[in-house]
Amino acid sequence: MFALVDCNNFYASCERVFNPALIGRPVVVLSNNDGCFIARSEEAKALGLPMGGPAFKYRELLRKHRVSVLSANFTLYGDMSSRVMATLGELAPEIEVYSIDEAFLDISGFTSFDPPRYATHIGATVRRHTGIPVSIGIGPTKTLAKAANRLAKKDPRYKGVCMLSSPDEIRKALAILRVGDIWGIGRQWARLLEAGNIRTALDFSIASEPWVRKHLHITGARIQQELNGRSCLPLEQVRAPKQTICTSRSFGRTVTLPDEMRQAVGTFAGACSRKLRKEGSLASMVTVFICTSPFNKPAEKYWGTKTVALHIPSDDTIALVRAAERAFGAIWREGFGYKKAGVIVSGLEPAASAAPCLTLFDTPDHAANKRQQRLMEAMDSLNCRYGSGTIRVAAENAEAWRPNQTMLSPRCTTAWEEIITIRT
DNA sequence: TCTGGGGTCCTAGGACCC
DNA sequence: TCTGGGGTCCTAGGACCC
Repeated sequence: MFALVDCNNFYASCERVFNPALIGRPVVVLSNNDGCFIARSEEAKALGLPMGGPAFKYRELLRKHRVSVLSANFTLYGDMSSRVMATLGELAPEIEVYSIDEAFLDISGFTSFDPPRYATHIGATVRRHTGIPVSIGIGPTKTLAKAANRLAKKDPRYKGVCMLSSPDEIRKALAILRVGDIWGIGRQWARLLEAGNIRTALDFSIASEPWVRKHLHITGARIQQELNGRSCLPLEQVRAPKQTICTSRSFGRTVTLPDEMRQAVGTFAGACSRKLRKEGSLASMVTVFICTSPFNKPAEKYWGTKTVALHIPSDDTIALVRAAERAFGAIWREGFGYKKAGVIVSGLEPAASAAPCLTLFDTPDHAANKRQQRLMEAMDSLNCRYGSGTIRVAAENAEAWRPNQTMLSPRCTTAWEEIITIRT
């Protein structure tokens, strides 16, 4: 049996832990640049504020109902997430951290416990340790645990814990769920299935297997198997190393000057190199993209992208910034108003594989490489101790394009100097 | 006026090898 | 006029997740 523990309205709940005045009131958290809703309290959902809705279109509604509107504080949410996961790790031996606010637990071995009772205990413990409310779904496959979780969230009679185990319980639950509510069935596939008169999760579970295999491929076939109680998706306790790492941002204002764009690209390349070092990986390719707003008129739209290879796989800030600048030079076009840019590093390999990959014409300078590595270590430890951005390369500069964050809450769990700003 | 960021997997097709 | 069989690697595009 699997249990899926999912934090309720996670970002909104994090904000409430440190600002109790938000409890019982509508709260929304905005995406970077204060663009869209990415979390809503129950009260905000009840007002009809949709997930992903652009905030500016709902300004009047937000004002009228005195909704608390907050900029995303990912530092806070990331730290709260690790506290929730640490608590779960103490309560179940096998855990897969699936996302910032969700974890699967393998509870197959818990034969002497009553699963729903133990789940209630897990929920209460997480609440006591972190202040975050959770819902828990239990089922014989991950997909059914997800479905159970959805019911636990939607129907208050479950009191936050729902278990689907007998074939009869499963059938009744699947009859309630719409096909688009199934984990792994997105908008496109839901539309395709509904056109074929497959409307509920139950319809999908008994649909023709060859038809599902043909139109939804192996991915859809697995989902169908899982709904029928045959587990295809194992618990993944060890996260596989990342294959790509991306840093991108929308800008707080339109950027037109090449130097300002170059600084944005340099900053993102620097962020990617830090992520690489944290991951313990080296990149062999660097991709830069720059673009105008997708909502511009067609004549004012531009989307430029360029990938360059590195001579030697690297996690070095200076090497990556140089490569990114080279790519940027190839795609910059004068005369557009840019709204977003990003850097993607790929062709990743473990840094620990030691034997550095040499190119035919390079003479490796081991002493210089060693110095460079120590420079990065020194930068990382200074930024770790005195706060990120304490030391950076000159190409990293956020002055011109810095995203808007007009309603940012304090980083209560990670920055001493921000604790005092808590209001009640 | 204002619309997020970071990932994965799968398939199809093309270029290439012997 | 007719033109094999068995592979790999890479990329683009489309779907999905949070």
